[in-house]
Amino acid sequence: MRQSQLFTRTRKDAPKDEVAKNAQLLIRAGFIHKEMAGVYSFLPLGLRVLNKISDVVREEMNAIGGQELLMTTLQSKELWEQTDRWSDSVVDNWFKTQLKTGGEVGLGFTHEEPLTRIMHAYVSSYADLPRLVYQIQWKFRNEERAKSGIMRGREFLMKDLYSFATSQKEHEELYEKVAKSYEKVFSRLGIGEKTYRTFASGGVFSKYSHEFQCVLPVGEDTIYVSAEKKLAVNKEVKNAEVLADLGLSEAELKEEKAVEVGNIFSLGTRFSEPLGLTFKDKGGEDHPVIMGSYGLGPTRLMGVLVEVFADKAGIIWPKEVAPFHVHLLAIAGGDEDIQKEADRMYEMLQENDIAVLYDDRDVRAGEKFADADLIGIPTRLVVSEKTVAAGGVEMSERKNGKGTLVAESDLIDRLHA
RNA sequence: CGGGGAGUAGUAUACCGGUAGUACGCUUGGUUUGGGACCAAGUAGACCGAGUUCGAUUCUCGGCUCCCCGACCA
Repeated sequence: MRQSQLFTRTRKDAPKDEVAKNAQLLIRAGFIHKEMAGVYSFLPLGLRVLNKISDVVREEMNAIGGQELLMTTLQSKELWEQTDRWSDSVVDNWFKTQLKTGGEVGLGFTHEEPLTRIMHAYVSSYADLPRLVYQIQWKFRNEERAKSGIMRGREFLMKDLYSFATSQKEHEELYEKVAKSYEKVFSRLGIGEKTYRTFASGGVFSKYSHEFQCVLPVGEDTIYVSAEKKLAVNKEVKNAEVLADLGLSEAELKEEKAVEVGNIFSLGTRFSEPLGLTFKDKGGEDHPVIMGSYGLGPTRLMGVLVEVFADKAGIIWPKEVAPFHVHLLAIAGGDEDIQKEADRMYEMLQENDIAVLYDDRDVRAGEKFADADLIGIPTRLVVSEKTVAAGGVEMSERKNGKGTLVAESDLIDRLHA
């Protein structure tokens, strides 16, 4: 894409009402626009990143047999009353509104109930199980206090996957499978080493649930980490009994602040029972389905990636999620021949299926470099008087900034390396 | 929800009970051109309502919105 055509623009100052680094940089670079507290629009660059994150998640969910669907945002009151999760005294972060024809609806903050009802229509035998079903959808939570930019919004994108099994053993196999796939997601996003599978409170059907906590100074949660064992415990559940369960000693734990980037829950029959989701075993006897739920938020992940991968000059996107593969800068200084050479390079890259943001604007070099640093595309190519004279193009990484001259004949190979 | 703070141009800010100033941006012209250039001329602004006052962006009250700390976070 030609940057001269991009409707967004970078800015030097962040709005005064944003304090979180992720929101400041994403707004300055033109990735997001704040609509109200905790509610952000995703602009062209931001949407590209969000879609890339979702793609990584989708690939990993599909790889373990997840089947994608898309459920509704609007939720019916009667369904949620069946599981006793409609009342504001039970779930206090509902957004609710009225139908013109009378009656209330809610905006989904999670989707156990509607999916259980959908599965009810299709699951009737042990032969229909196990299943993994997921969606990537906007969630709404009426948080009393939104904060931390896009890391804790009132409207956010979430991948929520649900497992349906015939037995506890089968459930546990699925649970482990999903946990492993989450580790792959975080590793592909470049935060694998900082992200710990963390023991947290379980609820009625299991002693523990697991959170995936990414160590980050601005995190809301406090966890205790064992780096060697690659395990952590949430402060909420840390006590002598829990440490004994996990074979951890106080001495090997380090306190860290962290952000929850994913969580996985055993649900047992919490939803299948009240909603009547059962299967017949081989003997023709009915049993409630054993369920699990698994959440992971692309919008929050985007914020976390900015918090983790940024320097004074701006964002440094991991390759997997960068809005474009390369940022091509034409440093022409008004010289038409150099501009034409850069145009030609842009066409050549596109013909080779390289996603390229081409800074063809008529502005000075300094502004282009500063904007490129801020936007954070990992690989930069520069076409200038120098590079044209030397018969190549200057290539550098956003991470370290060192530029080297690359011959055009080697360029595509180098970019695919 | 408890406590604290703030609403002035697209953005960041200043001053003031009496014509709202600056910087960035944007427009036009000129000079410049490898790390956010320079000159000139333009463009654009007081959250809403009530009260006090001859006069309110400024003071008072109410509302709305935003931010921070805490609580909360299936």
